[in-house]
Amino acid sequence: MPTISDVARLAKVSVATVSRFLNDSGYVGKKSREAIEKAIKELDYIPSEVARSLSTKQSDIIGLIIPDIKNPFFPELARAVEDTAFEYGYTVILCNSDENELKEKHYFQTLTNKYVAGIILTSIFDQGTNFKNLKIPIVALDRPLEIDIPTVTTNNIEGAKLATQFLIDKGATSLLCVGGPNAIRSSKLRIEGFREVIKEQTIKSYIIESPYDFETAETIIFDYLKSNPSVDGIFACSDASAIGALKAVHKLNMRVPEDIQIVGFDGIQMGKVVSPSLTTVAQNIYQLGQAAAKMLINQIEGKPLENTSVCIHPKLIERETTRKERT
Amino acid sequence: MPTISDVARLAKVSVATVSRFLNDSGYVGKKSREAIEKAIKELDYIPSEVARSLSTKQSDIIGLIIPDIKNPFFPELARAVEDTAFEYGYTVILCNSDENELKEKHYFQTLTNKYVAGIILTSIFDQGTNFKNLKIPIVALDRPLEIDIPTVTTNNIEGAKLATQFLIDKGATSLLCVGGPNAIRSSKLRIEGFREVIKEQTIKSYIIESPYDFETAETIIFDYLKSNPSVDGIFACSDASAIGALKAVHKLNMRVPEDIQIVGFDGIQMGKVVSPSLTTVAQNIYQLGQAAAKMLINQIEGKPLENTSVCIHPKLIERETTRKERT
DNA sequence: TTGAAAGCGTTACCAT
DNA sequence: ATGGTAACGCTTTCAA
Repeated sequence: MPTISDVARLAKVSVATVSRFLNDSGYVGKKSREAIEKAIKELDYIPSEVARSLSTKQSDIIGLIIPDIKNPFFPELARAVEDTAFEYGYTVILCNSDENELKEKHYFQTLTNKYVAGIILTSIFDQGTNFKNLKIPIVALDRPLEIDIPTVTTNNIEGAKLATQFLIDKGATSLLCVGGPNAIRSSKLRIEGFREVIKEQTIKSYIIESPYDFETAETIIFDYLKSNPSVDGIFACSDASAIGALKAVHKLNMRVPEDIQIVGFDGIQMGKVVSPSLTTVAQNIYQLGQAAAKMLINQIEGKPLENTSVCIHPKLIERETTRKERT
Repeated sequence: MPTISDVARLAKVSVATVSRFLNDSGYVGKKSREAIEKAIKELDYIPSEVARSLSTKQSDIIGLIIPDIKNPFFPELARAVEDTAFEYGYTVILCNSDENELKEKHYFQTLTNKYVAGIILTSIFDQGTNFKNLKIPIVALDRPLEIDIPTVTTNNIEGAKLATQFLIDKGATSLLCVGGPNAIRSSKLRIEGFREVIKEQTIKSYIIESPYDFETAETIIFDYLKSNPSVDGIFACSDASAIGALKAVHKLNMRVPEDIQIVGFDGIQMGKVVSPSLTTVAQNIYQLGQAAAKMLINQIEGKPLENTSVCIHPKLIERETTRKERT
């Protein structure tokens, strides 16, 4: 690996000049410029990011910590973040915390230690106290934290209300809400939305908890439905669990949407491909990722934040797991 | 951010001693040890990985470059890699190349510049000439390269043969093979396997190409099937396209497996959850990831490689998209 | 327009 | 057992 001094030597200039050339900072004469260009080409020189980081304490890398790479929502979100970060000249590095507090902390450490420019975090924690008083820009994505850092989320309560009301409008009379892991704030908010709609109604309702994982959700919902066959409407707090629900219902030989209707939450691509296709409360995934990336980059570049918090409206997409006509 | 000299000063020892303490290298007396421990706690000191890397040119970070984070196969694979890397004390950083040669190169650069310990690469390139003469350990995963670097793959030809033969055994007489993007070597091999079985038979067969993406695959297969309704068996070179195929077939009001049978490739979790559940050639995803991680770590740690190349047998999993009885 | 040299936070060698 | 210090590869200030 050639270093900057190799280049300097070959070009017969000083390292300072090469550095100036590299960073477009300060003067460098025409002759030097050419000599340096030639030397760089000849040596196949690439500046060491590590040395650079050590010197500047900066980098153009953004860390994105996601809680579960297997839940298709997060890959889609990651893509959105990546795409917009890329536009602005940043590179994003992904870390999968596996819904595990320790791992999350570990990755957070690792990233800050590597001088990433900033971190986008879809955290599993309520409080996020780990992220107090850090000198590095950070934004919370999708899952609101309770501390005061810039945040981009979907309006979870609104979305849950949309879903619940829709099921009721379509004639469901006995509702099951499948929440996510209890620790996740967005899941709590979705359940809260469900509750708010329910309490104004006189219909039966149940709430259970399940990880956002196809198979586990399927099992849990299967078991539940088996002993509570009267349920005729399911609001799942993620599309992943909704798809699990779909499978569970199939296995029980019930028909969707005739016997039981299902509404998911997230709006992942998969929901369109499943049969019957999934009615869901879609988050604007692209907009979420984009907003988070922009917000972080603004912080990194010292630009003022217009809003410290963005809350995006979800949208109900009617597909085939709910009935067409009112009842 | 406190530095090692802050610690040294507070503990009234030299930086050298602190460094020795930190790395468990060389002597450090009991008193010093205690003083250092105290100082570290007091200052909340965390060593800078960047400075460390600059000095040692090492790190305990493994870079994993995957081609498409939206294809569930790769998240599952990534998890396997992560889990085993973690066991050995390494942290993995993910980069999504988006099936894009430029991005892949870019990430490769970025990672090596950051002094990662090694790179696992599920590349889109045939030749992989970009990765010649590099001083950093590397292993190719899932997608064999044509250059000579350690590789972990599934036996793609064998798997394709398994699938094709199975369809024929189950009575399919007019087969469609849905290949992946042409540039991907594993896809070529799967198509080759398909061809090999077909040429010994006297049945009709077609081959088309589609990205490994649910929706695009669905569209392409839908269009194809519409103008070629005689097809009664599909071998899709990935589960993602198989699931797309399933949807396409549903839309055409054909029944699976009665009118048309489908076999996928990969063995993603999603295949179980879809209805009807997907018959597929399962790769042993966990074993793949584990083998790749171990191989890389062995290289990193200078241990001899037992084999420079691992090829894992796939296994046909019979589920509901193929018929139960022979015809 | 250019170069010398200090500094970034560690490690590792060499003395002591 | 401990400390001084060069070295890692780069940026940046200051002088020239």
